[in-house]
Amino acid sequence: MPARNTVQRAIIDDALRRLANHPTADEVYEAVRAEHPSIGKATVYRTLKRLSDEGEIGRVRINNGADHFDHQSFSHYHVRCERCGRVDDVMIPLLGEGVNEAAAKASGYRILGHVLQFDGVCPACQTAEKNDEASTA
Amino acid sequence: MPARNTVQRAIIDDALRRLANHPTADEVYEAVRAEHPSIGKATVYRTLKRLSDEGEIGRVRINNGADHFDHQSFSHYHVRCERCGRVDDVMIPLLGEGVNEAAAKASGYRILGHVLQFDGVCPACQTAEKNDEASTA
DNA sequence: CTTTTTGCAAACCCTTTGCAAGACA
DNA sequence: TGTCTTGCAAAGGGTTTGCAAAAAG
Repeated sequence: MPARNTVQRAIIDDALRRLANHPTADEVYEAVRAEHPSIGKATVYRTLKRLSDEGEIGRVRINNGADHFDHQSFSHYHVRCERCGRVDDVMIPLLGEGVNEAAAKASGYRILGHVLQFDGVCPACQTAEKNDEASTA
Repeated sequence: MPARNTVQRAIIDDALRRLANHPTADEVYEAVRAEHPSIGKATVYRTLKRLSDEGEIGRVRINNGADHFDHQSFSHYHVRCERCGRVDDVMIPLLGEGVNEAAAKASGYRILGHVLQFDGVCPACQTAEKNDEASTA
């Protein structure tokens, strides 16, 4: 079952790589649709799912709200802005197997992996907050 | 706007504390409904939301699937079983402010917190897997 | 008496799925 | 040809919301 090289797959993969930062499936869909109006939303969702299942791209699952996709497939952490919802990379060293082993010992589970995700306020929204305060005060 | 002490609130809070391990809102609803059939599902969802917003209880947001609630409100980590979906505590030392500061430096965000969550296979499902293998082989 | 909370149903968001038609290998 | 993929629309899971009635303070 090797994946077929369909036109749509190439377009979607391409759009993801062209889009700046961790778009949602819907954002990819909108971008794709701008140039290829006939592509369906389900195709975008399915293709992004396949690409991430194959390890071609990354999927950042967001607590509340839509998943974001990452054209970089290697393992790294992410932050999400509480104000605007944008997602960015956090390039800090990975925690490594040590935490997984500690978690296994503490829980009795066989640990397969972990997710570390940060919540915060992005630079742009920090600026916006300052302006809000200034105009409110 | 202090929360009002409604009968329902007490019942729901109580049900959560009585239920063994990190139930979902729906599981709380089913438990509550068994004894108080007139309580609506929306009330359970709203009340759990209020309780967790107030810090009375914890909310474990699960990537894919329903959130789980935790009668313990202090900060700690969780594992989720990939096979059966159950959620358990992982009592290992918290990562502390160090990672948050590193993430802030690496991303430019003001970091408000992080979520560390493990994926694995719970003890019961490990046993089940062994039985599967034995009967398949 | 004022304001929050309830119960119900409908709405909501994001994602997946059934199906027939079309594209790939 | 045989099978995977597409496009559409509809369904799905989980949670929230609008509303009038009931309850709390």
